[in-house]
Amino acid sequence: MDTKHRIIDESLTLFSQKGYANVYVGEIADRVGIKAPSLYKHFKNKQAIFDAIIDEMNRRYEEQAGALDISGINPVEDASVYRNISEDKLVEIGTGLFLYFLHDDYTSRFRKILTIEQFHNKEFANIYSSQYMDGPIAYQKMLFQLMVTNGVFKEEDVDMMTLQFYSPIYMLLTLCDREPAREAEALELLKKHIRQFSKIYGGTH
Amino acid sequence: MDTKHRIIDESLTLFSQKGYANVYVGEIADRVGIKAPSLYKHFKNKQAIFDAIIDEMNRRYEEQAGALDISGINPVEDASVYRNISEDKLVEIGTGLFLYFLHDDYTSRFRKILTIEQFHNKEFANIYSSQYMDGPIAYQKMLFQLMVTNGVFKEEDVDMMTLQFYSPIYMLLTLCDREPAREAEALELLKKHIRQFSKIYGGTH
DNA sequence: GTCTATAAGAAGATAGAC
DNA sequence: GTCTATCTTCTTATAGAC
Repeated sequence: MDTKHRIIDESLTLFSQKGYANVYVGEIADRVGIKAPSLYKHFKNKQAIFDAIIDEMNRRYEEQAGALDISGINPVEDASVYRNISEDKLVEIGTGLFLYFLHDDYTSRFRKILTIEQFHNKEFANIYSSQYMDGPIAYQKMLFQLMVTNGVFKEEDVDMMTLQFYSPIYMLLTLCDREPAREAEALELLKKHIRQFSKIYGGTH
Repeated sequence: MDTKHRIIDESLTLFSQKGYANVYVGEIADRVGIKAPSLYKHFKNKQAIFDAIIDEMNRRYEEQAGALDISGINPVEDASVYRNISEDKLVEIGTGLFLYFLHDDYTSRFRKILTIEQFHNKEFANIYSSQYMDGPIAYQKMLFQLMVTNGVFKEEDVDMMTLQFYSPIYMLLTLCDREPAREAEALELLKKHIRQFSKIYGGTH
């Protein structure tokens, strides 16, 4: 990785831990192993580093089509997969989504920045909502709609199914961001939740 | 309200919007209507203002016994109330908890501070978890345990019932903190969620 | 592209008059 | 208790040598 990308990488880490204002350019330079003035050969100023992080985030987000295909399944193109989906498969999709969000190198650090900056930056608030609420919920809803249509799940209000399926994933994710030591506990709860969910909404075949 | 409390109040507002580091003592002074040096007659330094906010928060938290009796019901002392609890009553308790958390003057601003500072202050991380996850979940679990015992709810895993009941409340709360304009939407979802939950887990009487 | 030296300015805090 | 003036420190950013 070249110096420019090392600067972005270390800045991302520091911003995600302390927030933009609490990180000094000297600290970034230290981590990279250069002196602060050298940073200015790579970026116009501190804000430009931050902007580069956002650009990189947008690039990756588009690249992975909105982080929605984590399971490797596209519900629109491949609806048949869901016709005979098992409880185990649903657990796999749920934990997969959770662990991807939690551990993806770039995603997890950027989510913390979004969390920290959401109240004084409307752009970040919107990105947060779309990336961790509206987006995943729209995706899950599409998926559950198919499953209800195919008889995998009972005929229930799909919006509520979706909310009840996703909310625990979201809550446990924010828990692990805050207290990484509780990941095992969270994962256990998550699996139990999905099995319980499957039991509740599971169809008749 | 005397000047000292006005300083605390305006600081709380500013810290909750921008985070500690982004708020300058001059800005606090402006809001209060004095000059920055006058602040130092009331507080030793900026950190002391922050500490006073935390003290005040702790005082209020203990005063209301952990924000758990929002419904006005103590499940331990008054278990009989839950013997014939209606779906409407459950909606009332859920939305009451939600609206209290969301709108209580001090609570809501302090929660935003916890959100902003959680990743670089372990004390705040612990307060956040205990106040918005472990605490409410322990309370709800106690409540549901009673309701299962009394036959109001079916015999299901109480931990999962609790997780599935509370997670949407939590998620919608963080949504409204970020986007207050979506409160009506969130409240609608919340009510639908509780009725759906009641339908799923409701007992046989 | 990296360094040392340093400018420029912001922000926290103090001194002392009123 | 509040003010103006000022100090100090910290932080960003630039200048110019190598």
